[in-house]
Amino acid sequence: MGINGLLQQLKSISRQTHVSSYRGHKVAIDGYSWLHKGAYGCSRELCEGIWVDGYVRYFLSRIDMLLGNGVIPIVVFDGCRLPMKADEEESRRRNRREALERARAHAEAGNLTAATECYQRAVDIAPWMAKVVMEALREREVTCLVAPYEADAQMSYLALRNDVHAVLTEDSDMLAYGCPRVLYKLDRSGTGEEVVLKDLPLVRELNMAGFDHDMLLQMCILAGCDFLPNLAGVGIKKAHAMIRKHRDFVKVVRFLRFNGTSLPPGYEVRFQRTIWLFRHQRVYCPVTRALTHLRPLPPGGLAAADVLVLAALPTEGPERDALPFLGPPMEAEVAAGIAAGDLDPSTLQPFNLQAIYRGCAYPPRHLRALLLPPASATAAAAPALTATQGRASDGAGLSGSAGGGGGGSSSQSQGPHRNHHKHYNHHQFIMSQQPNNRHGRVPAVGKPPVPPNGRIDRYFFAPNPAVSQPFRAHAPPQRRGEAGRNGERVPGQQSPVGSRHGVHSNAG
DNA sequence: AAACCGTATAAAT
DNA sequence: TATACGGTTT
Ligand SMILES: [Mn+2]
Repeated sequence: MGINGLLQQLKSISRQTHVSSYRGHKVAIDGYSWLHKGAYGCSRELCEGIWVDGYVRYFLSRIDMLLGNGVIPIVVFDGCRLPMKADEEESRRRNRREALERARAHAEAGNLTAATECYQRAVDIAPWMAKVVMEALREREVTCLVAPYEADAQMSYLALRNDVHAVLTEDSDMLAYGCPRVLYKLDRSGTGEEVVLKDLPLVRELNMAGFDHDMLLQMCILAGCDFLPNLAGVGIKKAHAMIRKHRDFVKVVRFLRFNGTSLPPGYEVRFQRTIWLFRHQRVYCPVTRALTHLRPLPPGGLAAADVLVLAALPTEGPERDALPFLGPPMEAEVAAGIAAGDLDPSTLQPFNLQAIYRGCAYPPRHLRALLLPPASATAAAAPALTATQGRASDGAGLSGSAGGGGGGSSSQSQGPHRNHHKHYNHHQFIMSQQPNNRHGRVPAVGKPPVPPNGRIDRYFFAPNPAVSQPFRAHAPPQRRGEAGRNGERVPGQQSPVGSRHGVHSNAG
């Protein structure tokens, strides 16, 4: 959803930009936005639990385009669900469920076009799909990182730290997070629309003169965002006008009440927490290999400064220090395991590679040994495998141990529930691992659908020109020569993120 | 008029 | 996620 109507107001400061202008720079990529696009072409298979690699190929083609232009991609995926986003997630989940039922009904009736449309609405982009892409990217030595919570916040963190020069996404939330440079609407040729936060005062559609970031942020929240829906009748224009006039949301709320507007209960508390979420959400620090905040908390904690609504701050109990609305704290080892792609963020358990790659004829080379069912892997072997759970990520920082292939292989037995991910308990104040028997991929339900064209499938890393064809670098004429020829120049200080052998290098 | 709201639709091959 | 469009409200 992003910020309602924000991007339309930024047309005057968004510039057509080709990725080649980022040559030699690290750029953070919103992984889920490409996963979504890539999933449309194979939504039926994904919904029905059939192995496909179409979305992986799509992703790799985009990556190749960047590499061909000398860009150093850092792919960032979403991690655990945020408590404040639970409502939104729940309604999306319901919508997908209903769409899936309609899709199957249409398929049953032989209306394939209608079925496809519903399948497309029903696709759920699950963590295991990110895992598959990450393993494919590992082969190309492209750095990946899974955020503890929102990729938006994680990418903003990298940008604010100067670990990346720009962020590539479709989500207007980035500006609210304070991300200095964002490239939107990237097309296949590598052209997108760049928005630079510093240019904000130059916006023609709105008078942003005298707006500091706090005002911008409150304007965005007022207009409606993922964590707090807008008030009826308030869009971006009114939000802007009200913040311009009253400067902060407490005064806006006071004005609205005075005007006879009734606000939903708890609105101010939610608003305050949303502000903090955009400013201080928990993110992963690749240097310390632990959780930290997008921006450091004020010395003395949130209570020491910036409190517009006192009731938003828990004053006692475990919540007081945990501040779970920023994303519940988690142990460094867990955060590191998630970041490296070893732990499934929806279960906090290692991915079950066997389940994920079931049906894949040509898995990535570096996984083949792991995936080959050891001839001795009888029932007696199962307990031994689960023993690997504890050490999901080794001491070598972000380099994946890929050690978690364990877990039972009885994926047939889990009944016909789809999308019933029992995510961690949102009422927990601290994230901790709870043993369970979840699997990466949900088995197909009901009768197995017939593969299209009577073909089993194509698999990635099968010999196929579409995969191995190198992308030909392309730069529009006017950008030629702008970027220096030192393609290998990397700005900013040295940092583990983005070092070519950082996150995903095979430790050997 | 301007702004907002709901609905429809694209995205990928 | 985004946009486009038609209709309604202020
Ligand atoms: Mn977002």
